[in-house]
Amino acid sequence: MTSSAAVEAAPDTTYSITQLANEFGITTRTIRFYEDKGLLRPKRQGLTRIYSPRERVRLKLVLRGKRIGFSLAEIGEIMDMYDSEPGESGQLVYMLDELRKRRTMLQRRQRDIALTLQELDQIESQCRERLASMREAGARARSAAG
Amino acid sequence: MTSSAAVEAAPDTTYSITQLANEFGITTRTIRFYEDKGLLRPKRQGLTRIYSPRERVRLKLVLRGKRIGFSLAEIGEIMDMYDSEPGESGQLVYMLDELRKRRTMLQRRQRDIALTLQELDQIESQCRERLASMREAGARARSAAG
DNA sequence: ATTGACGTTTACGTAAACGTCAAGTAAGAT
DNA sequence: ATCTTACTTGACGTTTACGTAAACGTCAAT
Repeated sequence: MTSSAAVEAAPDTTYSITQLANEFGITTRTIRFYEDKGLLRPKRQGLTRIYSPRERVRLKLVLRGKRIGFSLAEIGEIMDMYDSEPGESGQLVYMLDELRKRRTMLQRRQRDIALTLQELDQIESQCRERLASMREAGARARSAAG
Repeated sequence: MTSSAAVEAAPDTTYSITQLANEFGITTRTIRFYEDKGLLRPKRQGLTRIYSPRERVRLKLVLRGKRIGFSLAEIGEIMDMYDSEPGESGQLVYMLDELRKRRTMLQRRQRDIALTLQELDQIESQCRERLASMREAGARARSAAG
């Protein structure tokens, strides 16, 4: 048991490209594409790509960002923020503003999703009503025939 | 004051394509594109498109669906569910299953967003720490010079 | 020695969601 | 009558995010 919340792999664990592809249900082509876009920087043994736990985490972040609806470019920017060097004060202020924007956007999406979930509930209850009344009608027909 | 929650326009209100485009911050091209994809069906006066409050609501739903990350095709399917005719029982059962899938997906996205918001908070507090320590250092320098 | 699994690069293909002209219509103002 | 403004229909262009195919290297097992 370590002090970290999630199960962390030993820092010297490595993964092949197909291992990661299988684990996350994507293709190796996709992983190479992300590297091309600067989202991943695996080490190499000769030509072969070697992925560390850190790269694996980055890949996970990319996939989560995608599900949320960020573009790969945006995901890159956010990850860059995370491990950027301190930099000058102006840069930090700019980052804070960017963060505020993202947060606002995400909060709006939370609302959007909540609304949509409500509507799905509505549609579902309508479905169930219809089904119930159809079954009721069927039962009446059977009992009349019996 | 009507009995409905949101402010509803009189049912005979109409909108032009540019009105809607301006209201929602999109282009007329986009609106026509959605029509092309079967998401909207405005009436016509000659060639000119006339949008009812109902079409406006559909457009709103499309844009919300997009923010959530649905494809236009998915959005179409969902809206079709909403105003589909009762249909046969098998169709209803299929719909219920589809609804379950969407719900699961949306709940996952809620979690994704929550996680991302937490991480943005982390990045932000790091930013603020750095800024604070930079200002402190600046203050020391000024007081030494004074 | 060959087969198969896994890896590589390069390059062209594609679907989605529009953007961007081009060329024309239709209605009202000057 | 023509000018402006808003609207129309094509049709081709663009970006994003990969898919797909070709052509090749590497290593273990048969």
